Amino acid sequence: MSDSQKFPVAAHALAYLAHKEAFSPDRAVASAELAASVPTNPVVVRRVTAMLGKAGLIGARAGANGGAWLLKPAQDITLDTVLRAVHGCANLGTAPPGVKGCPVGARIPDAVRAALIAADAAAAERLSLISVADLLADPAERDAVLKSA
Amino acid sequence: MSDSQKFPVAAHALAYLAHKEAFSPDRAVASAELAASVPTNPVVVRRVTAMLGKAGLIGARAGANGGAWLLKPAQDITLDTVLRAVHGCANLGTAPPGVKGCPVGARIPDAVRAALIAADAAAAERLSLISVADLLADPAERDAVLKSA
DNA sequence: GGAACTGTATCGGTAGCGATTACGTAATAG
DNA sequence: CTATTACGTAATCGCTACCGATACAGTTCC
Repeated sequence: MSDSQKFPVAAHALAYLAHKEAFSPDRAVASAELAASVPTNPVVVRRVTAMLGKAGLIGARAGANGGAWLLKPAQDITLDTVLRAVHGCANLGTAPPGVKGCPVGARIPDAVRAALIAADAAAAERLSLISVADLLADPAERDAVLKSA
Repeated sequence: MSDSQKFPVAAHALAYLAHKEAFSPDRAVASAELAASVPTNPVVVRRVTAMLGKAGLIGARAGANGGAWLLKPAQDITLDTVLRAVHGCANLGTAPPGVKGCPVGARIPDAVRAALIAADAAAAERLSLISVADLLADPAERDAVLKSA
């Protein structure tokens, strides 16, 4: 696992869809337009939107006038859902295997692993307080939401 | 930034030092011994312990019978301090630059960036509740500490 | 003086990611 | 019905970052 840009791209794409009020198939936004806004390559966007689609966050349709649209109101999509949709996690490293046989050398890795999981859970919990709609709010209002931890 | 193992190695090393009761220079533990416990290469350990030393968490001495020792009680070293000492962070990606000129395309990246920072802060805050001493406690007691979020 | 150990520089191997190209499928426009 | 648009996926390329290993200078103890 690693330093992936999937989560930032996903968050940006969802916010863009909300800004464009793409709430139904007839208002679908093409991957090329989303890619131009990030900016990145259309294929990178489609890789992400495909995962968001499997998570039930957005719909997508091929063909002319096709593209992606939101399946839920922007304020109902929290960022922890987005993070899980793209299989992201707070990456602080992986606990080492430790030395077999040594009692303490075997217990420390489990404890470190538990700490890493706790940190990841805390990050996800923090993201659950932020919605896609919050990403479009004015900076002042957005910071107010971000600080109400 | 990336998928570094520095933080897990640092946490393991500090826990090992606490277990060995290395609280003064005359009880210093060599990098080779720490490396055998992780397990990893002695140089990898020294790269990490050098950073921990600059952060004031441990002392180190070269020469025969040299090595590293703790400068503070294990229960006074919290894992967020360790994370910062090795320049780690919850790696959820980097906010995209966005498109210049478009007002919304320029504001979304700032909002995404703020969300990433908030998540990182939440992870660090969670780690601040865990000490190196907690890593050595029994699994039952350790989980009790981890759940008292 | 010799042995042990740290801190740092450097090199090779490896893994992961983004960007790009390409292709099959689907859906609309004319 | 055909051309066009657009998604989803696979394959490839170049890049970057990390770990592991070797080497070496400086430091400390016997």
